[in-house]
Amino acid sequence: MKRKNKKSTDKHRRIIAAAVKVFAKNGFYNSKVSEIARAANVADGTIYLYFQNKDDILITLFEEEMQRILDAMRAAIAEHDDPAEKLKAFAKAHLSLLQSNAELAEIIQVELRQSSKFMKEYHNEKFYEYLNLISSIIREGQEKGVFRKDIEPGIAKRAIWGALDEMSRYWVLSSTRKYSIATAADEISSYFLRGMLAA
Amino acid sequence: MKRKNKKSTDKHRRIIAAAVKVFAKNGFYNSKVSEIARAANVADGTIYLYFQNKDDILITLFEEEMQRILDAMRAAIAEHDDPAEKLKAFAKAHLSLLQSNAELAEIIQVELRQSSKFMKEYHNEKFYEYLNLISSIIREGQEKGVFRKDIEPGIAKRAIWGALDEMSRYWVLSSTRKYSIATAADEISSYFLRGMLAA
DNA sequence: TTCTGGTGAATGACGGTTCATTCAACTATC
DNA sequence: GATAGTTGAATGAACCGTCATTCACCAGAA
Repeated sequence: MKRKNKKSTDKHRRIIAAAVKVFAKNGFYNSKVSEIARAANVADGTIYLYFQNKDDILITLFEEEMQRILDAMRAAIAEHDDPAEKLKAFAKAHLSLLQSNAELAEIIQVELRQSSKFMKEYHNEKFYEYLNLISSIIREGQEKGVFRKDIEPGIAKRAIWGALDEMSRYWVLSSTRKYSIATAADEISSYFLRGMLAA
Repeated sequence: MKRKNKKSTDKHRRIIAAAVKVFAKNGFYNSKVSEIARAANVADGTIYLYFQNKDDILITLFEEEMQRILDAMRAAIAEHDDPAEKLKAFAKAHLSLLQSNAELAEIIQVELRQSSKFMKEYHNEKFYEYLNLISSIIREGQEKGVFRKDIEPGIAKRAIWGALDEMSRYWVLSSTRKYSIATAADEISSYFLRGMLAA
């Protein structure tokens, strides 16, 4: 027996996909639910069969898409043993993942900030998991004696994330790309690695 | 004869100050013009004597406040000769400026992102000037032989800005501060400096 | 016939903006 | 100095367009 509610799942997916597009184009507050509906080929009301309200669309979108990114990232890291290599892989994967999900990247860039302010009740777990991927690489490196012990992982994770995030912002927003993804990833990871490697 | 029309200038200032508070608390889209008016002790309509519309309040706010930050930053850098010291000073000044202007920091954090998307016509000059302070320090360091020649200032400036920006975001949003401003500034500038110093 | 998922026009709240009106400060006239 | 006339900054109630959300209705499946 095939799942008959597959139809449902399909609409759910279509709505999310449409929302990614629309939110990326206009931002959350300038996006109309009716526009999402149109983009998803669905009636306005149908959206409310799958989501509680406009906010819920955004939150679900985060939840689901971040999970995908998170999985991909974990896989990319797992290919290496050396913490330094892991960090390089992280940088490269981060930038190329966001490059191939440019619309999602825009949303993360902009709305992630908002979400921590306006949706105070919504603690973006997935984002913290992502951030903590970095600090666990650093800790591992410290244990293995590869990274300096005096690095504060809690600070370094934010610095690294911030650097990468800013770089991808530049990518997303600017039309003229002076540097390739690979170049940028290498540069950035080399700053940090040289700064963190044990003497 | 005292300027009686000084009142006007005063209102402009009061409205901007109120807007900083209100936008920081609610974000741009969740802020009501009437709330700004109330906070500024001014009638709703008065705001439209000084600003074209709600957007204009935000843009003017950026323009004026960023100029202040920019001036302060230039002064902080000018105290040093050594590019490495300049970079440290930049990091420290950045974090402490934003710490003492927490509300402004929140707005920059969140709305700066938006502004580059929704106010496409508005090219945030001041922000680029700020960013370019970093790259000129780096170039100067390269010329003086202090920094590695193979550093790409265009990438490095974004990485450094991103790292600092993320750090200040953490400050602004989190209630529990595990690290002091000074610690964070030192850590971050040390990563980059070690990564950039000529061998 | 009943039940389900789907529809999209209708609704109503919300909030940015307007504008008719007020009034304090200033000027001209006596 | 007192009075009348003028100005324009300031006011805030009301207007009006814009959506998020609802719900009466529909079509197809069982």
